[in-house]
Parts: sequence; C-alpha cells; structure tokens
Amino acid sequence: MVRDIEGQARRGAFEGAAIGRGVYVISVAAELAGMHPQTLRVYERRGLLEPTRTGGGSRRYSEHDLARLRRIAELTDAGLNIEGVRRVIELEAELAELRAELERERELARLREKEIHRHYRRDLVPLSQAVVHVKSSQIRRL
DNA sequence: ATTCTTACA
DNA sequence: TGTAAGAA
Repeated sequence: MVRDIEGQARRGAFEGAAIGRGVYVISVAAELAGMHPQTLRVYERRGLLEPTRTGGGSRRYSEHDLARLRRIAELTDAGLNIEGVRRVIELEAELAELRAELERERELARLREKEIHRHYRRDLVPLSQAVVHVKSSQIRRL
C-alpha cells in the first residue's frame, strides 16, 4: 500500500507521539523490526501480537506493537519458542499490573496511617495539664 | 501491496 | 521456526 518507508516512519513518529495508534503497514513494521512480513503474521496467529485492522482488513502496527516485536526478538534470541515468548509476555504484563496495584494500596495505607495519627494527637492531653482524681484504694493496687 | 493457505528447510 | 510461492 505504502512503499515509502521513511514517510511511513515519519508519520508514525509524529502520530505515535500523541497516541500509540496503529500506523505502520506490515511491510514497514517488518522492516523496522528487522523481520519478514510473514513472520509478523505468524506471531499474530500464535497470539503474540494483535495489530489493529483497517476497514479493508489490512494490519496496522502501532509503536507499542513495534516495542512488543523488539521484546519478542529478545526472547526468541534467548532461546524461547513462540509459546514461551507468549507466556513470558503475559506474565510480565500481569506483574506490571500487580505492581501498580501494590503501589495504589501502599498509598492508601499511608493515608490511613496519617489519619490515625491525627486522631491520636486530638485525643491525647499532656500529663502536666491533666487533672487526675484517684481513690487511695486504687493507688495501692498499682 | 496485502491477505491467507500451503509447502519446505 | 522462519521463509517462499501461489492465488485472490
């Protein structure tokens, strides 16, 4: 569809700066990833990737897709097969989500602790100012 | 030029 | 697993 790779890359860099929209046609995405178009199709069929589709049905790869392709390249070079790559990426996404959740919970805990200390200060009265009435029978018990 | 299917190293 | 050829 578009043979001008530089033109495509420029558009991708520009539009991608705003949002990670699908902009690259498969031939350009493959070129940028150092792979063959067929390889990208195989990855998609195996569930490693899911580029958006145009109304006509052709694939459009986003900057995020390219980043994923680079990650796939790292893992395959490390010796993982496609299924291994798929599971690693899946777990990495899950880990990132859990870490984000942990941070949110930590922030909530920090706010709750802060609130508790506020109550403490409001209820406490310095001993030097306290007026205490104690029966002599209670003092002996101490 | 892209899609999918089929075949090969 | 990745690549190539075929046809639409």
